[in-house]
Amino acid sequence: MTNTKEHILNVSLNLFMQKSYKEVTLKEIVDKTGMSKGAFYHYFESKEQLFVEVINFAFATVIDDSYNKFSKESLFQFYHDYIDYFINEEAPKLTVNYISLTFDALKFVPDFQRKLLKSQKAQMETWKEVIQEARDRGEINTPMKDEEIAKMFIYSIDGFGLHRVFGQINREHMKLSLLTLWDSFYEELKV
Amino acid sequence: MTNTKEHILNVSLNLFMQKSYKEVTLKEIVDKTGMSKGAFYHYFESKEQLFVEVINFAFATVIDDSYNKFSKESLFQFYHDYIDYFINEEAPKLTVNYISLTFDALKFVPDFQRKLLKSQKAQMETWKEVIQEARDRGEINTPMKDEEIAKMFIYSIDGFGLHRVFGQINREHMKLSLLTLWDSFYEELKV
DNA sequence: TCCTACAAACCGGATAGTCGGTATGTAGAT
DNA sequence: ATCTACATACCGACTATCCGGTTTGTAGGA
Repeated sequence: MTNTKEHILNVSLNLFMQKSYKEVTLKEIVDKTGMSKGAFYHYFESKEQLFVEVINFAFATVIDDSYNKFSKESLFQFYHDYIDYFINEEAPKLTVNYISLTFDALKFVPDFQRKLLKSQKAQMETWKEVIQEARDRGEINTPMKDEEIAKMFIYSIDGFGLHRVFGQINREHMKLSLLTLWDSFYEELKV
Repeated sequence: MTNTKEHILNVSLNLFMQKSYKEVTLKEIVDKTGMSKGAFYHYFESKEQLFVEVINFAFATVIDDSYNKFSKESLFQFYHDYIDYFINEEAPKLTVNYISLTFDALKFVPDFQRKLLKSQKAQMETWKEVIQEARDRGEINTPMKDEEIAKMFIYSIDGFGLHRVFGQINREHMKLSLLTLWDSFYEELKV
């Protein structure tokens, strides 16, 4: 890929993360890249196509199964790894603008919803796997079904993220808060 | 307030719930209200001021403490009431567009964030109250602290709502899924 | 001498907002 | 009762600006 094209993609991503698709204008893109419209339309056929490429560019790594790399030694270790990952990688992106970007992607980018659902499914499977092993191993002992436990973890972190978007909480406080929550839920599961 | 002004507010709210602030045009508002631009600018000084008024108009009732009306007889009854309310009143609004509306409101409407945080705090207090009473009454018996239990309920339903936005799930399935989840969590708390 | 990589001028349509004007109502003086 | 003076409600043509997109031009490397 040309350097210039990647440059345009990077600048545009930044802009799309600050404003909605509609709010970002071609003029802004052109100005901030230091290029001309001619250059832009040399690399992209339309603003919409640019957006699709930006999204695929940006979500290429996000949507994959990074949580598959977490330790599966124990449920305890797994959710601790998850929190570290969430605080360091995911949380900084969790802003009003980033969620808006996701919504714009749902509107404009074909196949985006399918990819999102697929990644959600994969995430669920990973949790269920870890939970089942934890149960077999005797790490936890609870009447809750594997899927319900997985849902509590997944939904609660998503809800947590959403809440975090509204009030601004610093990173250390976030981590502690999340850790306390899941630790206490984990203790409950052990009983 | 004039009838006409209220009419404009209603029509605009509908439009802002379908599209973002930027996507809604004055022409649309004027056309759908059956009025002229002159009339519009007679009642509002700008599109932005209209938006602020629409938001205050719309969220005046939404942000209040409707969950205070749920039965506090038992935690069991409370969360069942909550689900009924959520499925019938909140869930239909939980769409990409409605969440986008909330984000636009955060951008444009002064004091909106404060109101939102206040309502979240009130919600948390209500849950904690119900949970504490349930514990005192012996309805539940768990090492989890009241606040952690409340957080699990609140975050999980918000996360649930967010997930629901992405994949389209029908109302009956939603209700069942949520009921199953919370019932199993509740059983866990009783142990 | 072409082709690539860009620049710059330009286009039609849409946008939010303005403005001069009108029709209707109404309070107070006569 | 009616006339005057003014307010309110509304209309729609108009404007300046900005939008995404197109066309034309050109410097420089192969």
